Amino acid sequence: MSIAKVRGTRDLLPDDMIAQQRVEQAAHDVFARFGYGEIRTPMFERTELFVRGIGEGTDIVSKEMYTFEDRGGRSVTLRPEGTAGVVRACLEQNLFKQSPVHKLYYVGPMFRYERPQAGRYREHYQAGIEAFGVADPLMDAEVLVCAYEFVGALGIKPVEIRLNSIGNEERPAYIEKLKEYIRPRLAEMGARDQERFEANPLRMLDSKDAHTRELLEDAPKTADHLSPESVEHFDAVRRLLDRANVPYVVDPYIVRGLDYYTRTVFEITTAGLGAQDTILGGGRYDDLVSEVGGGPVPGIGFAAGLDRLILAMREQDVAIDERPKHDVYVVTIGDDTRETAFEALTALRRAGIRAEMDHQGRSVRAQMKTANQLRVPYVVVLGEDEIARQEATVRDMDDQSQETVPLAELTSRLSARTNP
RNA sequence: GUGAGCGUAGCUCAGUUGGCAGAGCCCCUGACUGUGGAUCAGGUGGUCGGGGGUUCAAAUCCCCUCGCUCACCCCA
Repeated sequence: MSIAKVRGTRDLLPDDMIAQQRVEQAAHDVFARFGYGEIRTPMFERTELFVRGIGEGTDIVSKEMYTFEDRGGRSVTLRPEGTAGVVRACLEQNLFKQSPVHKLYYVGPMFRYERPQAGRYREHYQAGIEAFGVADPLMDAEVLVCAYEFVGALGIKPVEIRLNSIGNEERPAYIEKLKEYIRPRLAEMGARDQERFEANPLRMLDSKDAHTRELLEDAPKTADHLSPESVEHFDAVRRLLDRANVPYVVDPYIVRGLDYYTRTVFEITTAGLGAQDTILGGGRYDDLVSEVGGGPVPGIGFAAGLDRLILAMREQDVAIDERPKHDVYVVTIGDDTRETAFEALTALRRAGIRAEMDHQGRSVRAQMKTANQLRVPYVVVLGEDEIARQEATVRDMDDQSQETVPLAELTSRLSARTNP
């Protein structure tokens, strides 16, 4: 082994890219259908953007950022998530001055410095949408429906939307109530949850510690401590989801790990992925734009992990493109035939036919074997006999029939067959 | 950052108390002067993750190190 790839990164080979492209295509199709336009922002930004946008106290910022100093001494960070960069771009390009309403989506790699594990990599791919400028619950519902349709388009079936509201201005008061409830029980909890009590008590609600969960079963729920406005907002989102026929469950323990969320938060989980069963997550972030220096522009969005979507598709045996890579394989017999074959091959390709030939001068048998493995429907045989008569033999690999066609007509005859 | 498991051919893996480094798949050639899926024969391919130690002898035992995997934390 010479030089190995960096830990937590992967090479996606052509076979891997079939599934990858399928998911990316679904993202482009579904998001465009919902009225979103693609945006591409840099893969790294000034570190400050993420610190201010995501929140200093979050795990992402405090221990999971891939941060470097560039040659000019500036601290830059490989983007750990998509939203902060999109917000920065909107502000820098003055998009909100034209109109606060913008619907954008992105597909691309994200980076987090953490130990790799099934469905979790230091470089991973996400697709997500962001809707700015609309505080109305209609937009929450639209984003949720879009998420549901996206996952559905991939054929992932046991899907559960878990929905919650964590409020906004009323949240500090709620957190105080939660801490009051927890404080007398704190001694019984594990060291990890005790640490979280100070750092981020909300996150104790989705602790994986069974005993902690038991202790918190009767803890005050976010949903019971919302302002009347937040309650109405949440109710409206649910009514709209019902109208759209999108199933969901209200899960009071969904709190999300990023500081910028307000009111609506949600996750989509699926079965069979072990510890990494969250395939999509998102929420409303009405204060984020002002946090990073913009005006009071509300927003809501989600991000889905492509790697986990693909894991889920594989786990559930979703069929992923059985189409052969080639339409025609050109077999040559004799060294003197290869240049003529190359000419024919080029003509086929120019006519839009996905054609291939052997490049190594292998035996006829080996060439036929390759054609068979490639599952090409047609083989064109060019031997000395054919070329002497200015003809080609076209073999149908399914029924083993062969016919002779004039070389000049080869392309048109095969076009008719391969593009019906 | 913490814990556990695992590193042998391109891939999946055997390798017994330390004693010639193997199989299957893949690939190439042939049996079949110009025709695939089956069968058979032959062939290519290895710093046994790396370094050090013990030993006449190490893939095997000991130490160190690197990497991978899974889990914890957290998250997509």
